[in-house]
Amino acid sequence: MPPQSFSRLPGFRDFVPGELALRNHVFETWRRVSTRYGFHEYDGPPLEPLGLYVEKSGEEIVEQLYNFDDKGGRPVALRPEMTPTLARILAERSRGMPKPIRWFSLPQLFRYERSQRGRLREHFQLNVDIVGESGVAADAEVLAVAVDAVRGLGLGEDDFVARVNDRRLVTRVLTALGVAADRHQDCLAVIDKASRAGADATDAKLRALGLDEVATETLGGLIADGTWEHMSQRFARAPSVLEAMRPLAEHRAILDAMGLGGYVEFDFTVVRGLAYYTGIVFELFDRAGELRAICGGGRYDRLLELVGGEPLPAVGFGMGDVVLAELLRDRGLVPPEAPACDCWIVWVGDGERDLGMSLAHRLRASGYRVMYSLRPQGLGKQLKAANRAGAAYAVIIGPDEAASASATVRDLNTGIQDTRPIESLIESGLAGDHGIAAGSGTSPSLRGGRPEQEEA
RNA sequence: GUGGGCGUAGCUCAGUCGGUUAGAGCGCCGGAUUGUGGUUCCGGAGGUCGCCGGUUCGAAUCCGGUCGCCCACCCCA
Repeated sequence: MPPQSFSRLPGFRDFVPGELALRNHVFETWRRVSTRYGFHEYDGPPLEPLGLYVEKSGEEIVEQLYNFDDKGGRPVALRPEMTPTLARILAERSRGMPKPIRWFSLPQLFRYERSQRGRLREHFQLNVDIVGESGVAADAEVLAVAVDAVRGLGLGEDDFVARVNDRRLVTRVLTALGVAADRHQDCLAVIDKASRAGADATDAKLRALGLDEVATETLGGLIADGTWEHMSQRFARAPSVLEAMRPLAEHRAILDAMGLGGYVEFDFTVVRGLAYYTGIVFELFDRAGELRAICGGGRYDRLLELVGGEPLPAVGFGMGDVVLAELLRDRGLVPPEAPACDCWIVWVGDGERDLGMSLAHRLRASGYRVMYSLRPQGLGKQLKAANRAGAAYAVIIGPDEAASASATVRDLNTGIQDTRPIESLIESGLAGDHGIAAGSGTSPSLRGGRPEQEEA
């Protein structure tokens, strides 16, 4: 035992190769999908002025932040979300940029709170935003990215769903029910928590906010059955509410046209906790309802103005890696770990070692991932190691091969082997002209890559 | 920050009423095998029973504290 042992900080993760492979798999999918929609990747500092968050969310958020004073006495915080950073960056430089701005980022985010399933003190998040476009097509576009980012990992309609709502619609409903405007924010908070709090507690909270019997009952009904049909029927004679349903209808029509309608459901209880949302909001959930939200986002048309930028409408989302990884594990969608080796060099005696080193280096130079035993071992041992490393080929050099400047290439999947001149190995590759374990024509460096899971 | 559950080998776990030297499977290392891998067989290493304290002749086991993990709350980015 060392005199002192250091453990991980609570809520933080180590990424050993197997786990980093999953993280990279998720990142690669996120990047592939985001760039497919024409988004540009950006990043910002992981440390920001504390005020950037306090300004927008109030003093109580400090309790949830990793914050401290730096050596210059500046109050700072590890970023808990990316949107304020994006707003800050764009406030400085959006004026000269062509609109709409399509940016995405994969920041590591931090919060100081007790960790639980799907919620750590550190996580990575895909952030995708469109800034400078107020039309509902931008809302649909962003949601499509979110859906495809999850689909790209192999999850389908049976696995997850996007629940969509519109804050303006909820506001209209509240107004139609006679709820005073200064109570709207509080009502949103109650609706947000309704599914966890239960019907009775929710009713009690609404009454406590001064809502009358009809308003409480109506909201309770919408919370219990927050479907589009229910809304339409209940407010059939309230033109202001019907009008407020139009953007969502168009939003839905666009996603239907994309073929993503099966992933989208209206849900009156999705309002999002953050104060800065102003329009359509959404969350992605696993269908089984076992996990917390995979993703959340919506429209925030005032935020850039609030941090001193030009007044630009914006819509975006954040999708965390933790819940998503849980879901992938549950559904058996974690790709098997790819071998790190294409070819294992085997030599029989000390006399062939230098030839082996030379060949190893030349094969590496041409893009193969090459390994060999770092200490003298018997032939059987070396092949065992080659097999364990997942190598596709073993290249064997013994006195016979050395004498003729050749090597024996053994296909470790089939056991077929063939002795060929070393120069020919370098020139035409290990598969050679014989089609041993016939490659698909990809370059050696791509061999052994993880199987892609392409959506249809 | 609050409440509850759980901490035994790298992993998953067993361990009787408090009783001798704490076990299994998997994994790891070595050997069977000095020109041919995967299977098999044999052997080995690895534990302060999370940590600290208490009760006891004796603690993995009982009690208290503490740390960590999990679950719920709070909060939700």
